[in-house]
This record gives sequence, C-alpha cells and structure tokens, in this order.
Amino acid sequence: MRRDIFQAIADPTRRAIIALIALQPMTPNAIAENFHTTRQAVSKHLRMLTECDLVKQEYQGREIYYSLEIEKMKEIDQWLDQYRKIWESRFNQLDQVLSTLKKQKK
Amino acid sequence: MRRDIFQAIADPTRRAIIALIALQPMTPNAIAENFHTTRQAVSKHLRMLTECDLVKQEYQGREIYYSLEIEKMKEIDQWLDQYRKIWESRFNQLDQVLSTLKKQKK
DNA sequence: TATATTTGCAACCGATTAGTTTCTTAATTA
DNA sequence: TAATTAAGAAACTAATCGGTTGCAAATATA
Repeated sequence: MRRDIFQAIADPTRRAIIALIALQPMTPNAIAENFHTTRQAVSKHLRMLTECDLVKQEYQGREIYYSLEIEKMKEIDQWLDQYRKIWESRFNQLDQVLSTLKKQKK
Repeated sequence: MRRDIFQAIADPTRRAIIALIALQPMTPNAIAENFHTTRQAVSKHLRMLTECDLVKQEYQGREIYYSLEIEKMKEIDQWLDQYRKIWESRFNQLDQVLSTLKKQKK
C-alpha cells in the first residue's frame, strides 16, 4: 500500500478531516458527525492519516482524540519549494521589465 | 472522474513528470524516455495533468511540447497557507517562551 | 506517392480505493 | 453486574487507477 502524504491529501474527505482536527483534537465520532459517511469510513481515513504520521492519537479512557501533526505538513511545503523558486524568479523578471519601462518613461 | 490538483500530484510518476517539464518544455516521447513505462502511460498522465490545468501544450508540427503551468502550483501553496499560519504561530509561541527565559536569566 | 514518425484514443486487466455492514473489544454507567 | 457507548477490524462491493496492447490520424521524409 502506498502511504505517503501526497496520497493522504488526495482525498477531499481526508483534507476536510485535516482541516477539522487542525483546530482542536477530536474523537472519531465527533469527526464523523461532520460528514455524510459512517464512523467506520472516517476511522479508515484516520488510520491512513495516522500511518503516514499526519495525525497523532491521544487515548483518554475509551475515547481517542485525534489531532494534526503540523510538522508533517511542512513536507508539502518543502516539496513546493522547488516550484516556489520558479514562480518567484518569474515574478522578479516581470519586476525588472516593469522598472525598466518606468526608467524609459523618465 | 475526480480531477483536481491534489489528485494530480498524488502519483509519484506524475510528480516526476512535473519536475521534468518544470525545467523545459518536452514532448511525450522525450518524457517517456525517463521512465520505465510506455509512452501511452505517460500520455495518460499528461492528459490528466492538462485536464486540471497543471500543464499546457504547445503544438509544433506533429510534436507537442508540454510545459508546467506554474501558476496552478500556487493553489497548493494557498491551501497550505492555513496550516502555515498554525506552524508559524507555534514557532512564535516557542520564540516567546525562549525570550522570556532569557529575560529571567538576566 | 509510399513510408516512417509522433501522438492520442479505446479497450482491456489487475490492484487499489472509499465506502458499506457486521462483529469484537474495552471502558463507562445505571 | 448488566447495559450502553466508543472505537477498531474484517469481509465485501462498486468504482477508479495505472498500466498494457492495438489502432487511427496527422505530419514529416524518402
């Protein structure tokens, strides 16, 4: 089974779960109330998110609180970095063109 | 068929294609040479990437040059923004704790 | 004009996915 | 202690995915 962060965020329900538990830790039941699926389906998503370290569990009696492992999200940011460099350099090129045009006007 | 940018970057081959054509426009044949799959499989990936506007085509005779639509990559960056806020605020909180400790030492 | 090259599309195949229902385990509460 | 509640695991299903082979269309070249 492929189990990386890019696979994890590919599913819209999982992205919604991530957004929910980013705000505060939640139990599977509480999370499932926000979706039109069964608790078991949410549980499977949580399992996958846990397996790729995007989410951590905290046991409290028979309840389990899930919360976002924000550090893991940085991996996406790091991957994006190579492309950020590209769009920033393009922006700078545009900036140069604009300032050259400005100088010519003067 | 689901066809959004998060689905598009979920596959490792597609991420590799994106990285390749970010550097310079390439034809499907040239791209396929870099992978252990058929040209047709690459073609299917390119079709999907094109359908969600991550890639643009430029026709040149019977050849088609594919290149990255860097603007589209910003969408991931924008989605990440909500989480970037979280990890930056946590960092600031840590920063505050550290500076408080420093003051107490003095 | 005949042949070769570049490409996309359709049909098919096995594996994976996202969901369901059913069941078990463990903790709480009446 | 018995009933209830929270959660995960297993088995199943329909749909999708990533890949293949075979084909057709369009362009380039001999």
